Amino acid sequence: MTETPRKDLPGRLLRLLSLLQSRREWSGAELAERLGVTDRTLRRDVSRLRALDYPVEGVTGTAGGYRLVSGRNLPPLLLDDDEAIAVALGLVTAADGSVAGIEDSSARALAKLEQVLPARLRPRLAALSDAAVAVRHGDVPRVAPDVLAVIAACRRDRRLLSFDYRNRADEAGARRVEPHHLVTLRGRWYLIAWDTGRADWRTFRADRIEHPTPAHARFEPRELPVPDPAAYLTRVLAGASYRYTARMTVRLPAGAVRAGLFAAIRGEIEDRGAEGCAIRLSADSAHLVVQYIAAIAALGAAFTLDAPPEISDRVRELGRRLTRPPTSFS
Amino acid sequence: MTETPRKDLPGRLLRLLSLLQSRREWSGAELAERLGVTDRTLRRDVSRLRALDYPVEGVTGTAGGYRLVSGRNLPPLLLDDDEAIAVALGLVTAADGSVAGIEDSSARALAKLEQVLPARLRPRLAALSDAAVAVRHGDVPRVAPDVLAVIAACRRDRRLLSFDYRNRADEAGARRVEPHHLVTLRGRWYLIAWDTGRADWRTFRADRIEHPTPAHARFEPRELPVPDPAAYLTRVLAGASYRYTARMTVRLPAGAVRAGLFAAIRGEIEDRGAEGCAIRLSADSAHLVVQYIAAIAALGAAFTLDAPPEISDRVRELGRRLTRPPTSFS
DNA sequence: TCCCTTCCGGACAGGATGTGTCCGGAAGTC
DNA sequence: GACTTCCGGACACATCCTGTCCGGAAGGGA
Repeated sequence: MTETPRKDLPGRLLRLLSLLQSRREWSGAELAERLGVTDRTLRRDVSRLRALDYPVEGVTGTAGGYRLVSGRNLPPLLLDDDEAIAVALGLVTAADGSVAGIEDSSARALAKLEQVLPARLRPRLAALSDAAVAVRHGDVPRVAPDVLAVIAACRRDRRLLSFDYRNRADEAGARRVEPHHLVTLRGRWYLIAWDTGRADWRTFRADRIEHPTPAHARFEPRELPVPDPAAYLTRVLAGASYRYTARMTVRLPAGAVRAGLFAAIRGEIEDRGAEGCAIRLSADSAHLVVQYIAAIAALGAAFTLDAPPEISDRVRELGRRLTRPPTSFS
Repeated sequence: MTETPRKDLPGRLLRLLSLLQSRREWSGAELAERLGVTDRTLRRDVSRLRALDYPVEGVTGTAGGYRLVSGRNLPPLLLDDDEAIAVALGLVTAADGSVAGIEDSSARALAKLEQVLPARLRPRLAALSDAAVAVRHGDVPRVAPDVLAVIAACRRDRRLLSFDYRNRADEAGARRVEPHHLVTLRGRWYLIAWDTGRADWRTFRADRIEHPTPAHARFEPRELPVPDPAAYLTRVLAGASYRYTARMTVRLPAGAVRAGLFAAIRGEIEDRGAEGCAIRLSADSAHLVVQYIAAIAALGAAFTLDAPPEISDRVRELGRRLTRPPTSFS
């Protein structure tokens, strides 16, 4: 009697899943009987489901049994209209290429979430996810999703975080920081953290972080100088001092300068009332600073420039070339 | 080399179902690669699913592939690690201010979604959604979520769509279109549609669309000249002719120009081999075109310019001002 | 407190069955 | 007609699934 006619395991697991969904609570013996297997095999099947992350709860004792705890029969994911739209738009825009290889994951997540949505919302989500597409940033370096996940986990656990960082000069170095926030801006992810080595706040580009590893030591969260991490990041990026720095004053209100330029510049623009505004520009490459200056000057307003010779020489040189370009008028 | 390390079959079948659900059509090779098995095993898996009554359709030939025809009675599929990360990042970045008032909705959706996750992933999602923040685009106009939803619904139902549109010159007009795709690019949403009035393809900024209303009439979807809507949009935006247009040739490879500029310009950059590259610039404001030219010239390479007098006069004027700026050296 | 019921999981033996590597065939597209 | 795709048979091999033991832990009722 030691026949062990092997039944179809995958199908049985699916049947078990559907049984667990269909009723609140089952005893092991019942399930085993329905599936036509021994109780021992049933227990094995249950642990298989658990290994696949299905939350099957077992209660011992005389009133015991199995139940699927967060299946979908209790809460069928009660999103309202706006929330469903947010999910669809969020998962579509997440596939914009800023995080490496996330496109497939978000497509799969969208399809799965659609399943657990109340029937009324399902078509809306489907329509949006069919219709909407994100243009992938071609130029921004991608972040590995794991890097972001590790950083976030570290922050939650208040654990110090070690990683290798390639700075702007492409020099690698080991860092040890207290992660504070992850901020995304125009397709890039930044980590705002307290650098224990420098004893100061630093921002790191997430795509330049390698081998992030949680340390054992813990830390007590500090307060950022500016409470809002997003505001802090924009201020830091604007105010950062790079290799070359220049100052301009322009006879235009600060708002007009911001609105008139074809893209945001790396720099602080400060309103000075009737005089116009003062601008501080900084970049690692002299070419970039000159680009900023040229673009601002192209707005047409009167300006003054205060810059080191490497910059101002290039600006004058650029001026000469623009004055007499090999032009053919059309 | 006849190692046959046996993988986890039930889990693989669930993954296969989730893949089939997430995309319209898959080739056998793709699926096999994702699942980490040979094509033969994939075929076996497909027939296993078919034996379990899942309607997997196979199409032979060079345009062939597998598809799940009507996935209704699917088992409850759980999100895996990458999908949970995608959800968190997607909903965080959705709050970047491009869609009006979506911040609260995505936060609430995130909180509710956490409930249906496998317990193992719940902390990860919570950690990421706590840690991550999006900088809100201050400058881009916001779209009302309803506008996007109505457009998507229209597209799904193949209904004509009427709306009022304010064009670049701020002139309002009624349009009647066949919606084809919604594309997001750097915080803006665009509608690609066939304009029945103009009898041609048009792209519309979603934030300038008002009173979108589905018409009663239906339409048969057309094929976009470029199959990929995202590629089509970037091409249209780059190639669009605005009020002022200028042409430059620069003695630099196209890639060097793109990488050297501090931001993407509105224009087509075409590689010309040894000569460098040809650039076509276009904008509604002469100031903008001059900005582009100045920024490109600031790269330092030799260039020629071909532009209407309004532009070239301004360029020379800019050149003069840059040559003798009221500079004080530091 | 004891007893009973339930879930839990280790050990073991034997064989069914999932796997990769072959292969030829049919269907559809260029 | 050449090519690409899906389809499925045959085979060898080892993996792993199965039923049958078994002892243990947890909970409820007398």
